[in-house]
Amino acid sequence: MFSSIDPRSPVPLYEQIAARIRVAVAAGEFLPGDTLPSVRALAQSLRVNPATVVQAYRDLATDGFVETRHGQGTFIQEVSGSKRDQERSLQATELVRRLLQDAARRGITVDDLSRAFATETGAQVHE
Amino acid sequence: MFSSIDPRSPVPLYEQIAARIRVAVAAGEFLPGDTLPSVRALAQSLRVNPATVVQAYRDLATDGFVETRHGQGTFIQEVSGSKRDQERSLQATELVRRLLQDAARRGITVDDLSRAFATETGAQVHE
DNA sequence: AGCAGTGTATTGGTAGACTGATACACTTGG
DNA sequence: CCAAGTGTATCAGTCTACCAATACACTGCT
Repeated sequence: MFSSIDPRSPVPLYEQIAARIRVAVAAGEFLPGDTLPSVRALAQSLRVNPATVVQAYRDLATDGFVETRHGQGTFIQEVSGSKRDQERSLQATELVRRLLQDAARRGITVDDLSRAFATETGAQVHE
Repeated sequence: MFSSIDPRSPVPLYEQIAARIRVAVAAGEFLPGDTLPSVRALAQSLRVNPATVVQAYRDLATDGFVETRHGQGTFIQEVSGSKRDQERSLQATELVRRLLQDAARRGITVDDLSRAFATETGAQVHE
């Protein structure tokens, strides 16, 4: 199930793991209340250090995606769809702010970004 | 003129320098053919290592913003407005692609990004 | 209490980005 | 030709993110 981890990718292992779990939850492979594989089990399965899995789980917990209970395990969190939407929206805003800062530093205008965004996503943007 | 360099900023010094020059050119403080301060002169003026200025100049040269001639100096490049626009557009696309990848990794949808982009920039986005 | 399962905390090693120091190579003017 | 200006190349130090290794702490079951 978690076979798609690439140690040579520039993407950190813990991010790959967290992303994989997010997708699995979205796909309904996990339901609220389900327990994720234990830190050690998943680490062994992925041939990765337990601490790396811990970091992935911690990120998910920070997002409220998952709840960890010391000594018990890590559980898929029950959250309302609206709250999850709100969380994603917040993160999206953060990402976009970073984009705007990066762009400004390089002398790229908002218009340039709008056009690029439109072509890359297929969406239409206008003032 | 280049007093706005902050060593404690998380933004690398060479990026700050390059950005400052881009702005200066855009503001018309430099005209095509003008020579930039020498690597050593600017380095001393900013209390920074010459190699740091070199990196800034190299980045600008890679963008075609500037041309460096060994033994002579670094010159503002004469480029047509359209070519410069095209270059900015390319960089914008690259930034947006990175944004989309980052977002995908975190389970953030294009819609989330569109909305965030719209609110952050004031632009209107719709399908 | 003890054991086997779970997550947690601390520490160290590795790799890459950033910056500085130094020596090198090219060009121009006298 | 040479001196003084210019950019260039290479190496070393520092810092940070990432990952691994190890020891620790909590929970539930018997």
